[in-house]
Amino acid sequence: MSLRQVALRIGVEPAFLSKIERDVAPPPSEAKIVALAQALSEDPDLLLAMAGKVSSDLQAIIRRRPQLIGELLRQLKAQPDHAILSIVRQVTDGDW
Amino acid sequence: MSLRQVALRIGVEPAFLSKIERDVAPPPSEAKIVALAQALSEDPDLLLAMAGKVSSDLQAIIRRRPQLIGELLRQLKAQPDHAILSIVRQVTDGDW
DNA sequence: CATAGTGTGTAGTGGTTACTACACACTACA
DNA sequence: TGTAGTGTGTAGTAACCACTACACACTATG
Repeated sequence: MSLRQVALRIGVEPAFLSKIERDVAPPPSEAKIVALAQALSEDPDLLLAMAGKVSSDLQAIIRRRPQLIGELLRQLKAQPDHAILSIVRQVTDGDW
Repeated sequence: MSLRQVALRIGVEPAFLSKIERDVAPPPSEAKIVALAQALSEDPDLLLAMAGKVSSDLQAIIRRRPQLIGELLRQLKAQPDHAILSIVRQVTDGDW
């Protein structure tokens, strides 16, 4: 897929997308990044992270219980991936 | 403590702080909010949440492992407080 | 009654965000 | 050799962000 085709698909000017690709321009808005992720079949959270952003729905989740989730995240910072994965599984399975 | 005293302490104009208090002006920057929290002995994460923001250090934690933590947070969204608390304790205690 | 301190209204500003618009040079193909 | 399609450089811009500056009206206190 050409740059122009992708640009058309996500609704931006080709020149703009070109600059973003080459890191000449700062990353676009969250909406454009999500559209881009969809066009390229990439993970939106990953692309957003690359752009130095965090999905607004995740931010909303945090804002609902800031202290609680804040504490959790600061603890998870030091934990390895597999530890977090095991928590995810634990919650998925409803093991309480 | 008067509005002026707080304003002086956190380094803004009194008029500006007055507007923020009355929701006439949008909330200030993260830095000012954190300073405000310190001046008032409040939780920064809580004040930031009230301002519709999320602490930049929490955002950084997410950006490091966006898919993993993203999945976790989206699952925790539906969980009650005590469930999250028990995870926090679990991690604190290192029960693996 | 002066004056020190209170909160508030209006106006303005420099910097950033998130783009558009258009022209240009290059390549491939018919 | 034309013309269709490629990426890219320059310029501009409307809207927003995070404030400052200053004047004003009100209240309490000595």
